[in-house]
Amino acid sequence: MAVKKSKRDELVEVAQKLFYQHGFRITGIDTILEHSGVAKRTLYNHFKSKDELVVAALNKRDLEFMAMIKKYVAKFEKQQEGDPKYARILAYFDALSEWFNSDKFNGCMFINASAEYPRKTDPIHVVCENHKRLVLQYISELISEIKLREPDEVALQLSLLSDGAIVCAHTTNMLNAAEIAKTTAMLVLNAYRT
Amino acid sequence: MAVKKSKRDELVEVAQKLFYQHGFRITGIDTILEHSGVAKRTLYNHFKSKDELVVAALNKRDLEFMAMIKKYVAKFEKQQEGDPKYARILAYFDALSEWFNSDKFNGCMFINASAEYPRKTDPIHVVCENHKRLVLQYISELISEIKLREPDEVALQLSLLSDGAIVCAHTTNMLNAAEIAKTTAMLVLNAYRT
DNA sequence: TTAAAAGTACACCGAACAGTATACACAACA
DNA sequence: TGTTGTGTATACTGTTCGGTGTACTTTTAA
Repeated sequence: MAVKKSKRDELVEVAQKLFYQHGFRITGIDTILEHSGVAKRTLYNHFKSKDELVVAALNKRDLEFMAMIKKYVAKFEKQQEGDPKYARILAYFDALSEWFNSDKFNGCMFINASAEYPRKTDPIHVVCENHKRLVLQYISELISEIKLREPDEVALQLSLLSDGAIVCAHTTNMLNAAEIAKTTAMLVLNAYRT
Repeated sequence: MAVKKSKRDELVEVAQKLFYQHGFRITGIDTILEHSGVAKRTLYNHFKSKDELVVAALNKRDLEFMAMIKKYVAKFEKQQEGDPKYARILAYFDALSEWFNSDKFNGCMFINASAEYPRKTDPIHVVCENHKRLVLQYISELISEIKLREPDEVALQLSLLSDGAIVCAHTTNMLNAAEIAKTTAMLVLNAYRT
């Protein structure tokens, strides 16, 4: 039985999809209303401005993205060879690959948003910054069981690889970017092994 | 003595700066005209549409970016320690660092453009793809004197690191991203050494 | 000198933009 | 029953958007 969604949730869901697929500034309020079948007044009863809706969409995306990645990591973790301590972090790069090859892939929504809202103090830009921090934290967790010389430094390097792969896959359509990043990641992990 | 610029060049120069600093869709034709002091009719005598101006701005940026990077690489090449064969590629990451810390830094203009024009067939998106390919080729050159087991694979890994650093520096304002990437790069080069 | 090329000013177009006003419908709940 | 909260439709605001039409001026080069 389908859970009845509030109008607010419907708006955020539709907005998130359109923003991700086509961009933020190019997607008008009216387009979102058409796709969601909600009245304009209702939108502005829930959100003070388009920017607020953008923030809500990004926050929703943040939750869904983390859930997706964690699901894939759990799935690919079992398929890793070698030392089981490394299974989770290596599965992360397989998770990226799965994401890149999905038909809806259009880069990282937060990197895209940062490009369209470059002012560092802009609430939208701040949300993106926070998301990236969250991913870094997650990567830290994934390597926490491995005994490494400088775990924080390693996490940063892997996070950088992750972003590089995402951008590469998006702008140059190089869908094997995740595998390349995975290769580098193994190198890094090996180098910092105690 | 200053070289007299054509109106076309003036337009492209102003457009490039505004697009890079604020974004593409947010920057209107009228704003570009105000900043350049050129008549609207003149713009549309040189360009069929705003999109054509965007492409011209990106092509100019492509030239200037490569020139900037090459200049910095030449500068930092001399300051590298260790095997001189590695000097150029390591200088590349110092070049990135210099760029990140300049006051005009606002991420990679081509990554930003890809975000705003996501359609893979869009001429604007294609220009971005070509730029990334050019950078990859340049990285290949930088490592060409080093004897490596799989130079193409290494170039891809380093290019990925480069993009990761750029994005990281832009969205999370982590200005030492280039140093982190450099550390990883040294790891990669070491691993593929013959 | 003269004629073409390039640039200007300015009014204008229809469409889209974010956001508001108003009046009405429907549901829940007390 | 009455009230309150939520959503609806529709029209409208003022502004900006990309782009055009036209008539005039300036520059350039044969």
